[in-house]
Amino acid sequence: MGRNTALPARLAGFRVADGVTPDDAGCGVLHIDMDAFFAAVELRTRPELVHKPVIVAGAGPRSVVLSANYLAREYGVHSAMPVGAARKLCPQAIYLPPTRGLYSQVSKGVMAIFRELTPLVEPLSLDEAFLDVSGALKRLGMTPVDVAAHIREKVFAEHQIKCSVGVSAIKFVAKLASGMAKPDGIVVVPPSRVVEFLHPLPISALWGVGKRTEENLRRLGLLTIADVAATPLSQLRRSIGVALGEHLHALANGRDERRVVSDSPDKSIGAEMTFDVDQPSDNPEGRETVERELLRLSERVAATLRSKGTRGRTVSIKVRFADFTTITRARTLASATDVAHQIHATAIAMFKEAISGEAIRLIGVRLEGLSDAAEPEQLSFEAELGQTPRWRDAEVAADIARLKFGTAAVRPASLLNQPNRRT
DNA sequence: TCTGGGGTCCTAATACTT
DNA sequence: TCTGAAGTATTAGGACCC
Repeated sequence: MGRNTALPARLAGFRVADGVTPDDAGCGVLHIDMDAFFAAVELRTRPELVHKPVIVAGAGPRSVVLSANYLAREYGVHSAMPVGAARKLCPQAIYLPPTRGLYSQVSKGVMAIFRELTPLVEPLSLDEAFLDVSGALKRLGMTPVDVAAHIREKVFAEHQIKCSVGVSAIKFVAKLASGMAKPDGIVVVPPSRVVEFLHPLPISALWGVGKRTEENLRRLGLLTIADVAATPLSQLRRSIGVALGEHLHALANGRDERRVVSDSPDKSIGAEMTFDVDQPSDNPEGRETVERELLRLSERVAATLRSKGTRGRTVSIKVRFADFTTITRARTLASATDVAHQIHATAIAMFKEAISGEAIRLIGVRLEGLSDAAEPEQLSFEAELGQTPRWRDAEVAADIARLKFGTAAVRPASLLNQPNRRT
């Protein structure tokens, strides 16, 4: 569901088509991206909707589009667009609620196909991944384009999902190429033609250039990747910062040293939710609603930590107010935790210190500074008294009950009268 | 148009340690 | 004992990605 920059006519020669296979020598990096992934998964069980615009989106008044099939995109609908705006553009579309567990399940199956070909698979999200196939070509007896074609066939045969593939020597270019291959295609950019491919593209095609950076670069008179490549590094460093300046200058000149890395550990785990209606924090009911949500989020984060066998030492909360300004507060504990009770207590304390009566739109909880739960832990004062382990035992028992009887089976008393949101 | 939820990374200020 | 410098950790905010 990445940025979908259409393939300009001048680049038609990069596309794999009937009778045309661009030179793929030296192209060891593949970027594979499922086409309209969530919508495509939903359509597998609803073939009658295949020729209609289909949009996957939450049902809440503040939901955004998660995925739209290509028929819906013709009306200007795209992911992350508010549902209200999508309904104005395409009222006749079929709107489907997301089936989250199903997408991870299909994603696992697709990633397994990739791993049959090479161990160097780096998933970026549920629907896309980088593969380094350079070491596997000899063993497989295939060229990079053969591998791309094989993957597309197998993913479609086993999961009825179409995907697009970018083939190049470096990650950034493979990623751009897969965007241009969409829908349902392969684009190959050989090392000798990287500059020719990149330079006419707009600066927004660079990885790391969003709305703000685009504005900054435009102010310098830079409109294309060629412009960025020709700008002295010192000037870029000065105007957009050292790290970003160096990063963009390298990419614009076709340099991307980042390797494909499998199994990179999580750096943080969190959960957040936007209220359907802003919650006033200057009255007890509003504050109670927010604090109950903090408990629910703490439970979710702790359960995720435990299921992944990890713990976090820094608890952070995020509060977005009605005017969309956002603050974060963080507190580092004496030792890492995966206990909801402890996360919640820390989050509540920070929340009470941070707010002074504003209406609240969103609340979030996140754990950072993750470490393996199997690592020996320094005992905190509370743990030494035997309190945290007792809470942990209770929460682990609840995990087991939920696994057996469903997510609604076990909930904290303070959440009992609440509708069963994604706990 | 009115902006979700899951993340990563960078920068700058400040606090702490040596 | 005090002070300053340098290095490291923590905190907050923001931009960006899908």
